[in-house]
Amino acid sequence: MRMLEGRWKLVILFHLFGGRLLRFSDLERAIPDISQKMLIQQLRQMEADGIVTRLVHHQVPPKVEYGLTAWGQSLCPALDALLTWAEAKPEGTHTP
Amino acid sequence: MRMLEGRWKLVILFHLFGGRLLRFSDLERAIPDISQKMLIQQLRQMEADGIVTRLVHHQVPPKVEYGLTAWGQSLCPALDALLTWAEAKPEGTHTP
DNA sequence: CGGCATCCACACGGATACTG
DNA sequence: CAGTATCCGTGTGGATGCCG
Repeated sequence: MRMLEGRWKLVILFHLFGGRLLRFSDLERAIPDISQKMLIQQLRQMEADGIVTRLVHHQVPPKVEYGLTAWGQSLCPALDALLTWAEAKPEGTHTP
Repeated sequence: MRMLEGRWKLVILFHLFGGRLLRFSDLERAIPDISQKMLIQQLRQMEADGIVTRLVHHQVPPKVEYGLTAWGQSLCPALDALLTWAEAKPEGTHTP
């Protein structure tokens, strides 16, 4: 089944809100159903969009941390508005 | 090139905000790059989600009008929050 | 006018293997 | 660990044609 690509960006965002810095492997573990190909692709796109920062620590073993830019963090209120809307749904039929 | 399916729902929403009722052909003309298969599919999904209403006028020639439910209209503030966020983008590189 | 049915190309994304 | 490279099956969505 199709995974609707775009949804992952939201999942990643929610994991990164609050200024958390997560390593690549942290995100892999936090989002078990994502392939690492998909994960890196989404991260790269969000980085190109100026939403995500990529911090490379030059070590052995390698360590890369992902976080949100100020611009990315500022999405939080807007997404909360959507959450609020979603929770207000009248006759609660979730749509599977 | 892929059209990323989900984006159309937003486009349709924006055309329907303000309580406007639009005919199928109105929407087709308002969104030139959408195929009618895609258009009807998105409308049906939004109808199933309780966001869109479908008003059939039994006439010759046929006439069907689409509008938003109260629930759909209530999305407006949340999307405005997103718009506001998008307009506040720092160094204005639009991402084509 | 407002659809539904059919066909099919090809872009998407999963799995796997390899590298710095 | 944090990716890149390659292969390949699948489902999406555009195009076309027909109907009520």
